[in-house]
Amino acid sequence: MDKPTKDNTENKASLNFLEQIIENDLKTDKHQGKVLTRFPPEPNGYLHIGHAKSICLNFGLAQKYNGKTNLRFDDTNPTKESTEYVDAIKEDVKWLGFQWEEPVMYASDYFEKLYEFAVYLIKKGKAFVCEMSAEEMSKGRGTPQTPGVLSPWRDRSVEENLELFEKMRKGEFKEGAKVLRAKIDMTSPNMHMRDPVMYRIMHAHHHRTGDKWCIYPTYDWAHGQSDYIEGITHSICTLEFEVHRPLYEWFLDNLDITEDRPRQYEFARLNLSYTVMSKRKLLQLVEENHVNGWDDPRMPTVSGMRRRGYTPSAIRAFADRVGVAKRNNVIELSLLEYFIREELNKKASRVMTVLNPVKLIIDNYPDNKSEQLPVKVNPEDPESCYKMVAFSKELYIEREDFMEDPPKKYFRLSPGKEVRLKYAYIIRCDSVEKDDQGNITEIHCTYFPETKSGLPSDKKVKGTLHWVSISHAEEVEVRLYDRLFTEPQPENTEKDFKEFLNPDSLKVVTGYTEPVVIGVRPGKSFQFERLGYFVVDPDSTDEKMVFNRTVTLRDSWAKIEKNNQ
RNA sequence: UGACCGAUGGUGUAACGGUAGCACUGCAGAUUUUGGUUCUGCCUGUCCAGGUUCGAAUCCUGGUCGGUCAACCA
Repeated sequence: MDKPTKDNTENKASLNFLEQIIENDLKTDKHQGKVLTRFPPEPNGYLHIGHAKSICLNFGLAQKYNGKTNLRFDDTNPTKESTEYVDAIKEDVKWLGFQWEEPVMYASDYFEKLYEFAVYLIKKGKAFVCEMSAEEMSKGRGTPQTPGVLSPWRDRSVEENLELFEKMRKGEFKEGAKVLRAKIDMTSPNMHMRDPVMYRIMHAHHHRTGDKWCIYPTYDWAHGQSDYIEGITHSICTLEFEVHRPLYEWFLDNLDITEDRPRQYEFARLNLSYTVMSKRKLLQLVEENHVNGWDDPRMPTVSGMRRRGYTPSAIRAFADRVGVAKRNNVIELSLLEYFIREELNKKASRVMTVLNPVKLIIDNYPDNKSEQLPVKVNPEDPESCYKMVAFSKELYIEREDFMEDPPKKYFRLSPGKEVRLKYAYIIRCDSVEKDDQGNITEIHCTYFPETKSGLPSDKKVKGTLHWVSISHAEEVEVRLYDRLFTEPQPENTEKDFKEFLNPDSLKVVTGYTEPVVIGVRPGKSFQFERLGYFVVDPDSTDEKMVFNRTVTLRDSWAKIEKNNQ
């Protein structure tokens, strides 16, 4: 942790483009040394790993340059937003480990101010009330290649506009009857400059302002002005807003804001392989029950990843490594997995759990005997304490750890071969018993007492297996999660992304494990030895513990097997 | 077909006119009572064509490819 890395000693040389901008602004004293960023979610869905990148970026930049970050809900569309999402978003940001400037901000806090700003523009002749229908307006706007046409209402007098706008606010018009538009340039090659809508009439109940308003500002109108009101210095958003920037600037210009102007910067959003990132598609997965809710451990949502067993620090390290740039990217899932393995390898207690059991009987071990073997809770942790693991004559091992007719390089158990039972003894397989279908029901072995763990012994074996003592084992439910899609980029093919849903993304099995895990609180992570990292799920009850597989261990044997095929 | 943005190994990201580096992945080996971890080594890259320059990933021109933009969504 403390050892200086190249990055730390030479960080000057590896600033991302936003850090360069900020350092330059600091040098030129552009904002009097101030850095104020903001994270501006719309409360209409849950946060996902892409948002996490943005959160780490905005809060991280502020931390690095002694600044602050606002959490601002962009709540300008009452029909889509709710407090359920507000609460979930706050929880996720906090969980990720970030502290916003109190109080939490809302664009809806600025509705009155925004209204005044709009009046200012109307008075300047820079905005007008338009009565075209949505369709007419859409047609009239033209296309990126062809210019739009002027609204017939564009040249109303200032007085008339003022009066109409006030009546809009008072609720004298039906929804959709009128809008307030900025008067810019219908021939601009930038569609966003073709007299964009600033206010629309919506007779809708807002989750915070209730029924006070029936006109609501659009994103473009609300966002930049909210930035200005809060004193945001660097307004960081994703690439698709690049074409909005001229409009962002136009509003500030025409409001005659010359001091303390915020500036918008755009970066490339995060994409992750084997998943989808659009809110719409994630919502679809939830609504069509392809997953069990927003916090399903297969979802790339922050709440899903939390339930999956990902930790805030692993997500932060990931966001940091992924970098910030302006080019489109797809990050390999293996990078995310790398960071959670790295963290859990150091922190997770080890426990032996058998997920696909086959009975192993040690014929020369006394019938009623059992031993308590001392085992280090985490060999990677020098401070780690010891626990006791029960050993007896009848055990479970994994079916995959035994083969009657093994291929070369198979280090596990097979007839006549010897392996070590981890923390216990070396055993030799003598015979197997099968049922009518030829399935192995029992594996009979001999153990060598002099090879007990900790005793000096010359006997060497290639393989070490995990196991549980049947009479001491506890049954738990284990949910084996895998990637949600079978396709690296499910959104980038001609087919519907749902065709690539992985049918094996969840398998539920019964596991046999050590009693030490029973009663542990949800959210606690373990390494099931030789299998992977697992976390206690909130579905756990006194009767049955539930574990989610966060990620498997790296498995070089699986690779060898695969390559042999 | 218009405007804007972008292009460095398989993936992501540095190098700011002077030795193309880092991480992940992959491969090979060492260590190992987890086929884990750790350690060592290796493979693979500047979209193309011109130009400027002693010198170009970097600057200029043209092309190619990719992305974004035509909600009263954000």
